[in-house]
Amino acid sequence: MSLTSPPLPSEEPLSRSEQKRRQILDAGRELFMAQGFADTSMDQVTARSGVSKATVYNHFPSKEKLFEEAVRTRAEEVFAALPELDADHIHPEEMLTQYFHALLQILLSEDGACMCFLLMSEGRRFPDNARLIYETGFGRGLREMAIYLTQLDQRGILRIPDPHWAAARLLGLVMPPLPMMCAGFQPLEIPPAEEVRKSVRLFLRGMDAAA
Amino acid sequence: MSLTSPPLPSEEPLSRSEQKRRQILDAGRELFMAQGFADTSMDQVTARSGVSKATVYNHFPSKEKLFEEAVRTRAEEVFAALPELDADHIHPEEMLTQYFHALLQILLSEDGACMCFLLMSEGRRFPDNARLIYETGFGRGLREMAIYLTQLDQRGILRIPDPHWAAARLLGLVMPPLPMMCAGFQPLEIPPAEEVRKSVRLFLRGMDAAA
DNA sequence: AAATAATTGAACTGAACGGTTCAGTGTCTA
DNA sequence: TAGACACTGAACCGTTCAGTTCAATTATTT
Repeated sequence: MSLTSPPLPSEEPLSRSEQKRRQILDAGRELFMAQGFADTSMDQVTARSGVSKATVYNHFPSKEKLFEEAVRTRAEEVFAALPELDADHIHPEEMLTQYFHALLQILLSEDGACMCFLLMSEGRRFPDNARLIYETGFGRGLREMAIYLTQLDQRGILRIPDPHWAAARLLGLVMPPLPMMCAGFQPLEIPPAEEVRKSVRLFLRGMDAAA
Repeated sequence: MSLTSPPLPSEEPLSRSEQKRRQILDAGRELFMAQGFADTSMDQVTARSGVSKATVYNHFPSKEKLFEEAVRTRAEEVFAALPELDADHIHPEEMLTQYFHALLQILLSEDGACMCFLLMSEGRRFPDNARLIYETGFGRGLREMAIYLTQLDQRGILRIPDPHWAAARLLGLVMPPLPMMCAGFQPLEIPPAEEVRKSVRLFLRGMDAAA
């Protein structure tokens, strides 16, 4: 089996064909993220990728398929930078502050905002894709947060009867208003960690007083 | 000045021309709300309005102008049903529960969800329009809520040092996750008032414990 | 070196769309 | 009844766009 080892990264500098494919994917990513699906033409992708149109269609059967692959892979990259939630060695206030501060940095970064925008605006045209973006971002965040809150409850650190409900509340509480982001406001600035901490403390106090 | 009294509502059954205009506007509303801007063609609007294409363009100079007027008027109608915030005669927990329950009913109704979706998806193409939708909905809600919280603070009912911050937090806390709505999930069901009350109490306790 | 596969550029297809034009028709008013 | 005006319907224009075709060229494999 002395194959040419096709999809291994950090191997020899990529086959020619694979190189072209990457160029197309990159061009598509940039354009789709910046302009959305409808306002991006395949001629633009062609021009930007530095590749002929025929080659584009050699690698991707349709505009939709290119969009799906381009955006999917990017979503994973964007949301990869979330810290681990550790219920054992870090104080909840500190842990949650760090976590959500990191989340806000992602969501309010240029790419993160574009990702949100894409999720919102193309959700009807690409329901599968939108679900996928949602799952790799918000969905995963919500799940991990619920697990974390469950652990806090089990360890007796906090009394949280319904972790999934609490996770959803907490996420909404800390997030900047998404409608604002989409309503073409000036790019929202990332709040300082102390601002995030205020929200986290509001949540912790609210949960604590309920016990 | 014995004019024919053109724009007075609930007057004689509308001039012929005005009638056509309404038909076009209604057709545009339904189609734009259901499909968004890009996926709605003027031929569709023409067909649905039961009017000739030339007449459409007699009343509206362009697709964009039609979209703007159709959506703007609808936004006002949709968000008109929010209750007044009364800091003097109703207990805050009760008042906020009622308010947000009404808000959720609006946002999760078919038209409300479409409105949100439109705000999100066309924000880049129609920044002015998106701002307007935002203002008549979330913006107004946030402002009124901040005023209400300020009153609570002034009357010594609650200690709220930063009402605008608190209003934004509260809104996010109570709202269902907007990304979920846009990610093509099954239509989210309206939570019962008691569910909303739980969120409100979480907020009130969190603010109260901070005093 | 020969054979095979991938790429190119450029022209092309067919369909959809926004918007216009116009001759003819119905409708309201003076 | 006559004229002003809005409406009709259908053809039409120019453009954009996704996707195709193909002969010529370049790279890769054997």
